Amino acid sequence: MNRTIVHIDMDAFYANVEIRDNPILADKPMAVGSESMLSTSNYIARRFGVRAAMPGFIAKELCPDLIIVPGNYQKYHSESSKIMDVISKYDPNYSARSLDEAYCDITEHLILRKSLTNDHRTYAKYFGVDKEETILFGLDADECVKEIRHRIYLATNLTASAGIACNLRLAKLCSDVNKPNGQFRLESNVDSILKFIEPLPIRKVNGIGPTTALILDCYGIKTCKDLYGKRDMIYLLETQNTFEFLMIACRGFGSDRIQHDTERKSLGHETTFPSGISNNKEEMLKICYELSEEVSQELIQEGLKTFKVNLKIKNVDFKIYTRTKSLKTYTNKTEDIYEGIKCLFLNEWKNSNEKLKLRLIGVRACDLKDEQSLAISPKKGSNSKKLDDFFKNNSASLSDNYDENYFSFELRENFNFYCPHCSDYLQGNFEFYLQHMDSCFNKDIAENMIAMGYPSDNALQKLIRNQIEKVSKYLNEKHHESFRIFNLCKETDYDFSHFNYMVELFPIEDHNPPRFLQILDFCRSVDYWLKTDGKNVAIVHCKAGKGRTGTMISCYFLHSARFLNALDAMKEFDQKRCKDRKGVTIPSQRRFVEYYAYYLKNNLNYESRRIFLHSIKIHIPEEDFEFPKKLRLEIRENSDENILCQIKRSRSRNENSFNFIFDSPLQLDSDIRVIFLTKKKASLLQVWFNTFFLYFTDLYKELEDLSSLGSMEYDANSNLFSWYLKTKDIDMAFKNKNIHSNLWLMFKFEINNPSKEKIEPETSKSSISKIDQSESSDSSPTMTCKVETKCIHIDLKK
DNA sequence: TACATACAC
DNA sequence: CATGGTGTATGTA
Repeated sequence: MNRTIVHIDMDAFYANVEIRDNPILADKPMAVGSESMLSTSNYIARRFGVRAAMPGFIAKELCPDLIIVPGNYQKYHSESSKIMDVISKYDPNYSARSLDEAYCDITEHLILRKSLTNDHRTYAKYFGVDKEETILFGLDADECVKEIRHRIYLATNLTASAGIACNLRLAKLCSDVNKPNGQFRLESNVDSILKFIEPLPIRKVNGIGPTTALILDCYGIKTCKDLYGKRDMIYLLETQNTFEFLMIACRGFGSDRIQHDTERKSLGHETTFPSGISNNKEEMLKICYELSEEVSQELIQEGLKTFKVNLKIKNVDFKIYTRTKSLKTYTNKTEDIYEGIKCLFLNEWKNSNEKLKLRLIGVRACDLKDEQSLAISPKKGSNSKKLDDFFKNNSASLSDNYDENYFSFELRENFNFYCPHCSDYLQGNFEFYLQHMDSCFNKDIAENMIAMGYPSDNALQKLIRNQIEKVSKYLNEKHHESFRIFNLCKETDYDFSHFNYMVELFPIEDHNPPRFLQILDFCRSVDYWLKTDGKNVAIVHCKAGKGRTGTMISCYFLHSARFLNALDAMKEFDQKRCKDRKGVTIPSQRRFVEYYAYYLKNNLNYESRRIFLHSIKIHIPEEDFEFPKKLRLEIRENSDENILCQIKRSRSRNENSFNFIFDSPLQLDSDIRVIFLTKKKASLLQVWFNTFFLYFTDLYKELEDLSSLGSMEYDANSNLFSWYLKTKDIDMAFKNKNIHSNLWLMFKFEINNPSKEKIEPETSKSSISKIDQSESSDSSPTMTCKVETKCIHIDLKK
């Protein structure tokens, strides 16, 4: 902290050069650039919101009087060298970061300065008027930097701002404080530095751009203080590298040694062209050639050769791709470069079915070697540069100011954050944060079981859902190799490699129950996984981690005998996962959990059982005037592709029911989906059931609870069963405020084949299945449902 | 290594 | 009408 680093930054450089040379512009909003892109604006234009990197035509919308002056880059270069010339007087080792920005270290100069006579610190007061009036600068850092800025003014008639601090990062931040034409010095002590940096918006920090700022904002981090306060979370969420950078940056650490520009690593040219030729192959190859030529010329000029070429293309929709190809030899010839580029381009052209529509092409030479070192050792090139770099890097150590105590994780402070998983706003210490992560990922939801939201691979979704890399990092760190993902989504697009391919699929459509066999497979697979090793953890997810996940986890609660009753299991899930929110709400999903509870309780053996559906009746309460007059019925079996029937019905004004009667009874087996659609093809009502469970009359007890099983009646005379469902038991209806709560559905069916003799309905007491003790341990990951599925019911508790 | 993304100016 | 060009660093497969 004992060096004096200065960051010099010219004020609105290009714009002010133009104003200087054409003073008419001085009091008008103006910018340098073109209709399509501006590089700088003056301070008047900035008041209208006109900024660098803004297209000129948009800037004109903000500020109709804006004057756009084309850039004169040669002039800027020559002005820049005058500026750098001044700076070099104070530090010959200064470093220019662009035409208008430079760092210098005046530590040595300040010592020397003490012995300078007044004469050496006296300069003409005004530009272009030789010493008529003079100005004397003092000995300290502030005076010295005023002198530098003044000498820049004398050399160019332009103003500069400056920042003075103990390292480069802080100096840069300081130069922004009193801009334009001002300077700011930050005291070199921890208190001042922290006081200065803590309230700064993170976006000000060099290296934090729009993307990082947006992500941090999602975590509730706006200032450097916030960032430091939430370092524990950042540590878990970001890579080591990013974490270290952010911590160093937000505490104001930085290198206090000015590094020389290292040799350049690549060299390229690119161009944006009119959309008219965007899909003309010959035109684009011509552009490739011209760019190759430019690159070649610059390589020759710089005395460099390249071994790799890189083609960059930007689609008309702004998507950018790059492709790289190694050449046969180190070269600087246009033809060699073009050969590689042409090959890359034609490949892309072919892959796109000749439908590429481009707005930009770029050619870049990577892996550069200078000709001299190639002459000495053609294969590898000289390694003396590597040694040079080695010494350079080690003399410019970043760790001079590094204080490890700053990054130790003692649980001393409280902090608050938005959980990246559930978006809840939380306050507490690090311990609390970890607890929350665990409970949010719901380690407690069951023994070794976590319910989570969909891990998103997609850039847009990432901001609201789980970010896949972060989930992956969390799981890998927290559970090493002992986790396995059980994915219940039918709509899956993420890359399983994030989770070492430990992903098992049970595809269930959103807002629908699983097929019954999927429940059996799921429970068996999870059980096997958890019992293989006590450390193992099962991660279950669908989209939001509620409906489908809740259904399956509730089933597993029953399977592992944690609960014996479906409602208790679902309630437990609701409480653990969703707190006051609702977990498994869809009636068909709840019904299938009930099925499974009954199945386990009675040691049933799942098998194919047919029913013969005679009719379905919808009763509409008289008060419900809005209910549609026309409906279409669709019945699907097992998978959605398999449509068993489609019937249309309408009712007259005074009829308060639809009666769908089948000419001959409809044979149904296993998982059945019944949907009623309106004229506009919108699904209005839906019910899922499993025929196997229509055989057990004692399952339907007309509970007043939320089981959604409905009630069952049997008429011995007709040998017909009537299954009644109320609004609350019907998917889509249960939370639809437009559907009256007194609506009901009645299914009339037979369980024996009408051509054969009668079969008495079963109850669990007459159940025939027994526990199959010989169940094999074969539970290899599979996404198919086995036809023969048996269930063993094993108590998880030791 | 190859590629994409982020960043600075 | 219409949104740049050049170069570096980093993360990930």
